[in-house]
Amino acid sequence: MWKAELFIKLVIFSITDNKLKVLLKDNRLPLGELEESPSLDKAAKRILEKKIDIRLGDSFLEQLYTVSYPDEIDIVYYILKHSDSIPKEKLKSFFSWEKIAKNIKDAEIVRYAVQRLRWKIEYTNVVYSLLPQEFTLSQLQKTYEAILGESLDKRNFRKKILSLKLLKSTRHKKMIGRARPAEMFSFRKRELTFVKILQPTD
Amino acid sequence: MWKAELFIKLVIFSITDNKLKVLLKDNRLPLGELEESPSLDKAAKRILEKKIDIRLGDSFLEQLYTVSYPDEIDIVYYILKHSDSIPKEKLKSFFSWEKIAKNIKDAEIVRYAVQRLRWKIEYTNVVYSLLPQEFTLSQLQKTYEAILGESLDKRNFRKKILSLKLLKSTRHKKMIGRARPAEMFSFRKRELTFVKILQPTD
DNA sequence: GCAAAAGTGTTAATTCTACACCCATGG
DNA sequence: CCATGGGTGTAGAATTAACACTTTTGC
Repeated sequence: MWKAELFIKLVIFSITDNKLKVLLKDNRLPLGELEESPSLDKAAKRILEKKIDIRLGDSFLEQLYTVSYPDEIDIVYYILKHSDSIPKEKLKSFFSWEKIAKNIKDAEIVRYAVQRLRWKIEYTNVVYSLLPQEFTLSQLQKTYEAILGESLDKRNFRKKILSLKLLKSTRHKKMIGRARPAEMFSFRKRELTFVKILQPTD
Repeated sequence: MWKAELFIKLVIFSITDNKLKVLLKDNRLPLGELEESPSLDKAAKRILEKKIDIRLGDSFLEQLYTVSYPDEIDIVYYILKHSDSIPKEKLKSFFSWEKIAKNIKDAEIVRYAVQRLRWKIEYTNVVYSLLPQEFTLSQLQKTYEAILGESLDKRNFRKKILSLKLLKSTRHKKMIGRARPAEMFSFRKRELTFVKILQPTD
């Protein structure tokens, strides 16, 4: 029986400057050896924390798929990480996904990860993991825009997102410069929640 | 570095008696050793054909995800197979997924595969691989119903499916018993095609 | 002529889209 | 008082959902 070398490969997403970015090391997605481990999820977490030195915290982590090379098999995970929870120094290694998706070897993986992420934000609350505990609707909208790569109508976005009942107001206000203060919201649950297609009529 | 034994595990779907069924061997999903191989997709095809003795043909095959056990790693694929292309003898090993999803060890995998399939039929033409070349709209509807596990309105279903422009009439008629003959259709493409959200206005 | 499955339209409800102005604040 | 970003409503279009009767055929 053939035994390949097994690695966990990570697509670590974060948003800075309103751009969806991915962590690269030497122009490749970071990689870690798979050691004997109770589960692949735990192995991915371990590599993120031990090897890349980023805490998982309440970030979202999910398996993407597995890809084979001549003598190597990579189980790919993607991770969503709020940029405030990443050390400044590390943030320099994050690159706008659109640029890298043309150049690097792992381009196909990155493109697929973005596709998966785009689907996922449509029917879950998964963006919570790219945002701080509290945020304004504008921040949330910019997050969606960065992921989808298109701009959204402010009024329609607010109507839609509020109708999903995933958010609750924190009654706090955020001042940005000298503008009107914005109401702040938080996710009711900071864990993966699927959007109800049929709203419970309350 | 730890090297696990690598297997390909298959969730082979087919529809008989208007039920979505899955192939089991000894109450488990069939398994094959991963040999050195140009790609995982090819390895899955090889195992399907050599080990389980079912031709892939133009059936749909896609990687689902990878799951680890203490000394074994299984890369799971799912396959959609039209029952006419399966030998009668083999069909006896197919079991209604709803029943097995409670009993067998691989239940979680089967449930996830069904979920993936349900999503996939909503926005692609992937059901082509569960149907013969030509079929009636009723057959198509029953296929959807078997997968979704709910019944659909005949008129709405026909309107919707025809508006997607995935089908073309073959101008043939199918007689079933002594009822009115039904018009037969085929898929324009028997390969994965995503549904256009924005219809080209023609 | 009747059993069996095919085929067909309309209406109301809902959701989606496009679109522009006033508000609260700090400087 | 003005620059900045926050906040809000409506009308038309498109989509979805609910619903029942007529047609064609073989026997």
